[in-house]
Amino acid sequence: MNKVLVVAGVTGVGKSAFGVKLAKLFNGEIISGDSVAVYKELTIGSAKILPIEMDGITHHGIDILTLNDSFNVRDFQIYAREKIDEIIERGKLPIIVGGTGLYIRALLYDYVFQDEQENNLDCMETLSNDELHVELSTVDPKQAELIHKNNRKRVIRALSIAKLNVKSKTELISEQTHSMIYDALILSCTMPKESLYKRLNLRVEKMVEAGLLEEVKDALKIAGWHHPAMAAIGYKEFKEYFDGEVNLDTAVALVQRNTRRFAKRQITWFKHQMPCHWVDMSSDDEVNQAIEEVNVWMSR
RNA sequence: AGGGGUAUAGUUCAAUGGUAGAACAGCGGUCUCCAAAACCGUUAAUGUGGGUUCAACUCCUACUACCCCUG
Repeated sequence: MNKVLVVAGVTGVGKSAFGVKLAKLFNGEIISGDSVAVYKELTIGSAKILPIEMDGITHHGIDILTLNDSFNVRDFQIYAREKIDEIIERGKLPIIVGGTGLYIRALLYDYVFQDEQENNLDCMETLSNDELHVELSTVDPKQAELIHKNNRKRVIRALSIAKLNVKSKTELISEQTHSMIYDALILSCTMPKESLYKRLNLRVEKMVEAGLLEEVKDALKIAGWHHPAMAAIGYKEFKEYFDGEVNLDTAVALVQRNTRRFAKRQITWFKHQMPCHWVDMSSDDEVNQAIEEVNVWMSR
């Protein structure tokens, strides 16, 4: 199996810089595992790595499209697997750096996505949550049991898989091995909660100073609030501000709160969804220990 | 200083004298193509001391704190 190094974990603890460091030490190239950094126009709010910070290391998956396009897990899976092959071809180590848990999991495991027909399920818009859920329990009872009826998005998704495609979600999943298709070493970067939250709050203030509001305005001209990426933290919170419904301080506080919640969800994800080696980025010892682990894994 | 008002969860508000509830925040969790999305679960309170009553967040009283008015 091909070796893939993964630097995952919480936002704002220094994954990007750590990734560059590891790329230098182990002759690697980086593939971003981030659902927002793919967009050229979203830089400040996405805390995207800057060209200077890349320090000569090749990065993939950053600025690869504009807000005229959209991107999803399946696109990422295809893109990243292709890049992994290319990097290995060059005799280098692929390093995934990012915090979008689902993207990384779908890449490493044998998730299968079907070619889907057009999602012409507008009729679903008119049905209530209960009605949709009942409908799902007739076409895919297992998923109906797993998905809460209020989770309209997922209910509709499971419904459309079952109705528009050959296989239902349950069938698709049951055919998978649920094991990784790469020899992956997954480092999950974190930090004690108190210092993490302090860092995140500060980072948001710096984003605003760096011109986040201008970035949101410019992005809006291209995308509008309906674009999925505009629902990202650091963007969506300014809608009410621009509409004059809240003041700037409130909007900024909301970004900070949502960032903290996001960090918590990331920790939960990596704790339960993938076998990770946790690295406290505020501890030099742990960082060095992680590098040593990579060393051992590389020579295995 | 005098007069009036208020005091319930971290916050904003509920509760005929009869099981103290909600929203938001917080905390925990779910996750197979919008995932920085979407969703689920949950901790937590009657300012203090007396009194009336079978029973007090609720009525009486003193104190404390805050707000308003007068000087």
